[in-house]
Amino acid sequence: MYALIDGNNFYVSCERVFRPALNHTPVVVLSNNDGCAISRSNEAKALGVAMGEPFFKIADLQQKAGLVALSANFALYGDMSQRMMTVAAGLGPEQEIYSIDESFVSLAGVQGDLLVRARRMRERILQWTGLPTCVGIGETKTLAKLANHIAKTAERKPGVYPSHLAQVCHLGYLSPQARQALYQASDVGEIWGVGRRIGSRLKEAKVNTVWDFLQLEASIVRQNFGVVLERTWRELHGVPCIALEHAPASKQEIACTRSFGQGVTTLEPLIQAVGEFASRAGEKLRRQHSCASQVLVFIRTSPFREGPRYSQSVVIPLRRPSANTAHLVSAATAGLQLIYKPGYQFAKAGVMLLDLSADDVHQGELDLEETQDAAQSVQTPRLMHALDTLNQRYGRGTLGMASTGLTEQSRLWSMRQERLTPQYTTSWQDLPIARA
DNA sequence: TCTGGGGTCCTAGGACCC
DNA sequence: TCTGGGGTCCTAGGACCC
Repeated sequence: MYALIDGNNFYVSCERVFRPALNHTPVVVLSNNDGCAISRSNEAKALGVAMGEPFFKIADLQQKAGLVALSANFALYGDMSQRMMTVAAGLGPEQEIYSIDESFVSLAGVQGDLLVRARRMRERILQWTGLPTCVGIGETKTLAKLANHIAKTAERKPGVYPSHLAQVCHLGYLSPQARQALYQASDVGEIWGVGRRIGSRLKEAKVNTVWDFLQLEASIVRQNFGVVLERTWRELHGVPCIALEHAPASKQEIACTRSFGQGVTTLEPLIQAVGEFASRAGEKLRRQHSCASQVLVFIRTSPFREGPRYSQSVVIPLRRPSANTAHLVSAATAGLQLIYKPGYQFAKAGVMLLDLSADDVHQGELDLEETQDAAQSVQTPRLMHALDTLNQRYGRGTLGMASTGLTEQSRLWSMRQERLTPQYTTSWQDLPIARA
């Protein structure tokens, strides 16, 4: 048995902890660059704001409907997330942190009434962190996900599901008849693993609900939709196929990409941007104690704008695996020079580190051609460590490699505060804390 | 004017080999 | 009408997740 604990409208809820005046108000939190809405309060959803909707399309709702728009503050959300996860972990012996606002907890061997325990844990999270959550419980992770959807929907849209399932829904406590009714009331697109594409293909085949999907033959699902969806089908039938993953595996690739506030036409600001992205990707790389063997850099024009289109990427192999910012930056900028073409309005760029390996594998692997750099290389890990520590302590961009050129151009991709609803532009650190 | 930023896994098809 | 038959490795692209 698994539980899925999920924060409601997570980023918005985090903001509301520090600004209780925003309760019962339509609120959205915007992505980097204030580009689009990535978290919406129930009131904002009721206004018709879609997930990922561009801000310029909903900006008028600030005047018309009192919508409040906030720039994302990921440092705050990460901190709130940790507190929520710590409390949630108490529900069972093992926890998998699945995303910033969701965790699975294994309930194997847990004694007593699971529903009561889950309700109590939910209350505790609310009390200790101020964050509202919903809990779904089922025999597999996919069923726990579905149960969580039911718990959330029963609370937000009364009438769709029985009201006693709101906030906490335990499928294992329901009769087969009650489960069938729930599955018949659930859209097939709500299944974890069924996205837009597969959802519409299923509907073409008259598979509209979770119940319809369960009636298919496993072999038909496999044949038409592949092994991944067949696994989902089995999970919905109560057969566990997806294990809990504690100790999250280290990343197989690391990316740092940003859209720019305005189009960029010249090479110089792109070099600075790409240098900065490579540095940040390097920090993530060192945090998980890995080295990269290849650096990918890409630039592209906006797919939404008129004008000539251009999108290109290149992979630069490193002479040997490295986690050294200097190596990463010079590979990224060299790659950029290869793919850059004048005459375009670039809207986005990024750096990805590929072919990662554990960094201890390469200790003492200096080859002859590099011996003149040996003294320097020995110093490198300490230098990189100092770099990371300083940047962590004093903020991004405190210290960087000379070639990256700091500060000036970071305006290109930094958040644009002027877009926010004006009375809400104060930093959260300056606000009184409503709940400790 | 203004459209996020990460990730994972699977599959099809091409290149190459014997 | 027929065009050998497999393997393996790599890459691009599609699909999904939050």
